[in-house]
Amino acid sequence: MPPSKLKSNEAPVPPRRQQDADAKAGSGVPVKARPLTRIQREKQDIILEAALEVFSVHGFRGSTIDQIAEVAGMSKPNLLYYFPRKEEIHRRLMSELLVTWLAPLREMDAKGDPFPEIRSYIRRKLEMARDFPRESRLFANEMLQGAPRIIEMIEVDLKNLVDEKAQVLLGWMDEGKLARTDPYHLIFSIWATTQHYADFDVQVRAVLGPARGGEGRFEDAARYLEQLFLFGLTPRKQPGKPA
Amino acid sequence: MPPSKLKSNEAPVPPRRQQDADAKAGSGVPVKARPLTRIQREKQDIILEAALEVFSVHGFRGSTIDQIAEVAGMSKPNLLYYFPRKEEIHRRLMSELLVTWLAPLREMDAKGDPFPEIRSYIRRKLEMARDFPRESRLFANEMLQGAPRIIEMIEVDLKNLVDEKAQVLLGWMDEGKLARTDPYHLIFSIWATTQHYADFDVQVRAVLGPARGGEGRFEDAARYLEQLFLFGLTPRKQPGKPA
DNA sequence: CTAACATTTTTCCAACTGGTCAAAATTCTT
DNA sequence: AAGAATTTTGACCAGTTGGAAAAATGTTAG
Repeated sequence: MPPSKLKSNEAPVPPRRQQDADAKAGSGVPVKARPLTRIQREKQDIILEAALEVFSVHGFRGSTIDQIAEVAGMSKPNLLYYFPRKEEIHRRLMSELLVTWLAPLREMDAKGDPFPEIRSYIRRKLEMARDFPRESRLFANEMLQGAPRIIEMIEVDLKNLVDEKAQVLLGWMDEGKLARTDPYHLIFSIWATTQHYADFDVQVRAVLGPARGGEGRFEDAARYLEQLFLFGLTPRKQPGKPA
Repeated sequence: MPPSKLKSNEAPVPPRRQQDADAKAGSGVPVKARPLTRIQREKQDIILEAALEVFSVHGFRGSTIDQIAEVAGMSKPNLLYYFPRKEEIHRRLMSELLVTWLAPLREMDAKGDPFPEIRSYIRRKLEMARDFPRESRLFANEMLQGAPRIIEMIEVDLKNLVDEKAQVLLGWMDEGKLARTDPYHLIFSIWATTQHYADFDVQVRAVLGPARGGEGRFEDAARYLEQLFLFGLTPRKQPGKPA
């Protein structure tokens, strides 16, 4: 008996459509894409917010429409009126996420100096971990599962951006302004260290305890990471300690 | 309508027991804990292996007994004969995991010198990410969910170990052998950077592409992390480049 | 060999799941 | 205010899921 790979039973081909929701092909009708009512916009936002709450904790398979509907404060059929299927909600969430998620890296400017640029990149990522932990976990959840629903975005958009920024880093290294090292792993290490504070929040809090695990932990983290990325752990002369 | 916190519907109080599996209280019977047959040991191992495969990808809620049974090559009722409920399998997996998971940190020796010790700690963690990625993801999955099933272990065993090792690091700092910095965040950064290669493996591969995303990526990571933790990103004189 | 025990299979079930549908209620437009 | 369009509800369904019970089939010590 061969181990047999996990079957990916998730999407048995959607059979019908609910009503409109997106363009219908085949007819000469000029695709009357109605502009979304106020209620539609509001409710969709409420649903996406609720879905973020649920998906970010339990992942796609582990979350149910009922759970999302309950958090959103509406009935399941009502929710399904706005998003005809579960996948749709998740897809929307993920594509919106990726844009905001990569924004900090986009801002890293080749024309700036490496240390201010890297330093503020780290700060921005850390702020995102602090202010949008659910988004971070949603992303992490998807990664853990092998990114089945966003793999192309990763392979195209994200890869291109990283390639571009790796070139920027290499440029700085050529100018002697930055230690010569692997730019890709450099970026990975910034992602890892900052997102850790969102994704492993429970662990961080548990280890730091109530005294140091409060909001101050992000400031401590920022200070520590700044030092790590600047000088590493090698001890240096204390500038303000002549004695 | 209050947002209403996610209900934790996971364990409606187990009603009955299957047959033995653990001690029965109340009777004067001397708790005949049978010593586990050969088949029992073998099958349990097969099940745990299969469960690791499944849980590490989909998390607890997202995984089904059927999936695990299929991977394990047995029927669901048969599987339930060995582990009377899903939670049991997960619990076993987690408690075994935590021991091996913390082993590398345990080995960090106060009597050694900081750089060799930290360096080999990083190496060991990186090897674990390479050789036991499923375990890493299982752990990450549990963390993302708020560690509901292992929070006490985190708050006690893990915290104690980290506290102890933080003292070791502080000692080294006092001796001037290690840059003075936050020992807790130092440990976090090692966890984050190393586990990243297991938990975000898809992303790492996608970004590095087929050329650099092969097995060599772990060696590249090791080299990069070594430099990062030793010297950071500040450029230094090239030792072997006098020109 | 066979009774006692261990293992496996078959059948079954109630709750949960993603999703449909028609009717009722509400909101918007004129 | 009325008609049209939108939104919400309630009833329902087929497939899945965790698990129980019991019968059928091995295995093994005496």
